Amino acid sequence: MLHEEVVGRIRDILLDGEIPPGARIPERELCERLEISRTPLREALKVLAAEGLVQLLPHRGSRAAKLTDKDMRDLFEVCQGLEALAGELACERISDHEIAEIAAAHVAMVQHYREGDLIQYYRGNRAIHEGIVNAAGNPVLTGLYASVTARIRRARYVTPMTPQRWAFAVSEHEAILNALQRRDGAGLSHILRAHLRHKREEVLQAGFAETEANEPTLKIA
Amino acid sequence: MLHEEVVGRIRDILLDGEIPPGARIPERELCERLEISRTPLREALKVLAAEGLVQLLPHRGSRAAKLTDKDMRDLFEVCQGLEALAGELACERISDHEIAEIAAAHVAMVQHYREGDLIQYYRGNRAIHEGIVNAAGNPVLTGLYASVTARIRRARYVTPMTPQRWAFAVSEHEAILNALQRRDGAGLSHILRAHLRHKREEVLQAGFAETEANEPTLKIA
DNA sequence: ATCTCTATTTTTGAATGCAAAAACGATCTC
DNA sequence: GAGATCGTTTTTGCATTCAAAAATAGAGAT
Repeated sequence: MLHEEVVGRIRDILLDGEIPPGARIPERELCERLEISRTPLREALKVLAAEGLVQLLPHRGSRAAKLTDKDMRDLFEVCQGLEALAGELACERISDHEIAEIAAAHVAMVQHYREGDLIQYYRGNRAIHEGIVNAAGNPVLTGLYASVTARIRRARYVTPMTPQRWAFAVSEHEAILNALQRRDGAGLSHILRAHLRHKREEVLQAGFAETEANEPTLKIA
Repeated sequence: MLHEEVVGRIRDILLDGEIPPGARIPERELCERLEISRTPLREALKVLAAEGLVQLLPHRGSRAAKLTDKDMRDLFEVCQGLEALAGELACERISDHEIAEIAAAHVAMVQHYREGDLIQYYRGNRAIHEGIVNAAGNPVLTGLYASVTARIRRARYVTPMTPQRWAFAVSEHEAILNALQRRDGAGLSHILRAHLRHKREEVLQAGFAETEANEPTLKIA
C-alpha cells in the first residue's frame, strides 16, 4: 500500500525535474517530506534504480540518473522500436472506438498547436502515442514503453521547440492518424520510426545534457 | 554490495524454477538460507516484482509470478520486436570479430544438436541471440531484452522439443547467421520475427501455463 | 600558507523491534 | 457432525537501532 505510493511519488518528483539529473537524492529530506521512514524510501529507490531513473553508488548514496547523449540515443532507438511494434500490433487489433478516441486526441492536439499552447500540445501528443501503444493490447509492451518514455521525458523538459519543427511534427501526426485509420501496419510502423528519429534529433541537437555541476574532483587511484 | 548480490541470487532461484510459478516465497527460509535479514531480502523482492518475476500481494506476502497464456504471448510479441530491432541495429554495427564469435557459437550449437544435448543446445541458442542483441550496441535494449527473456525462460523449462521442431529451429538459425554475415538488416529482422513466432507456438502449444486459480488481469490506465 | 593525518560527525547499509493484519485452531452452537 | 466465533500464533509492513563507511573538519608538520 505504502510502497507503490512511495515509488510513484518519487518517480513523479524525478520526472518533474524537481531533483535534477545527477543531483544527490537527500534521503533524510525525502523521508520527512513523504512522512515515511527510511525503509520504504530505500525500497523505492532500489526499484527506481532498476527502472533506470536512479543511480545507486555503493556507500555513497543515490543520485537522480544522469543521461549521456549515448544513453538518450539508445533510449530513442528502443522507443522507436517499441512504437513501431505497437503500431503494427495496434493496426491488427484496434477498435473503431479506439481509433475515434485517438482521432479526437489528435484534433485536440492540433487545436493546442494552433493556440500555441506547448504544454497542452505535449500532453495531447503523449496521449496519442500512449493510445497507440495501449491499442496494441500488450501490457508487457505498455510497461516497457512507460519505462523508456519516463527516462526520456526526464530529459525533455529542457528541450526547445522551433516553429518549423513543431509544424513538421504536426504534419507527421496527420500521417500517423491516417495510417492508423487505414489500419496500415507497415506504413504506420515506418512513419512512427521516422517521427521518433526526428524527435531524437531535436533532443540531441538541443544539447539537453549540458555537463552541469558535477561532483567535486575524485581522486583517481 | 549485498543488495545486488541478493537480487541476483533470488532471480537465479526463480529462473531455475526452484520456486515454481505461483508458489509462495518463504521469506523466513530465504533469509536463513542467504544468511541475511529481512530488510535486504524484501528490497530484492520489490525489485524483482518491478521486473515482473515476483508478484506482491498486500499483507499476503510475495509469490513467484505466474504467467498466463496471454502473458506469454505478450512477452513473445515484445521479444520478437526487440530481437528484430536488435537484428537491424546489429547489421549496421556488428564487427567482423563479433560475427565470427556468433558463427562459432552457431557451430557449437549445431554440434550439440547433433549430439542431442538439449541443455547445451539451449545454452548455445541463448548465446547466439544474446550475441546479436549485444552487437546492437544498445545497453537499454540489452536490459529490456534480458528482462523479457528472463520472464520467458522462467516458463520454458517445461517445454518439450520434438525432433522436427528442433531440426527446423536449427535451419532457421542457419538463415539467421547468413543474414547477419551479409549484414542484411531487413532480412535478419524478418527471419528473427518468424523464428520467435515459431518458438512462441511451441511454448503455447505445450500448454505450459495451466490455467489455475489466477486473479483477473489488472487494467493499466 | 598548504598539505596531511587524525578525530568527529554524518550518512549509509543492514539487523532488529513493534504494531497491525492475516492465517490458524480450538471451542461453542445448532 | 458442520459451521461459526473467538483467541492464539504467525506473518507482514514499517520504524527504529546499530555498526561500518564516507564526508568533514581541525590540528600539526612542513
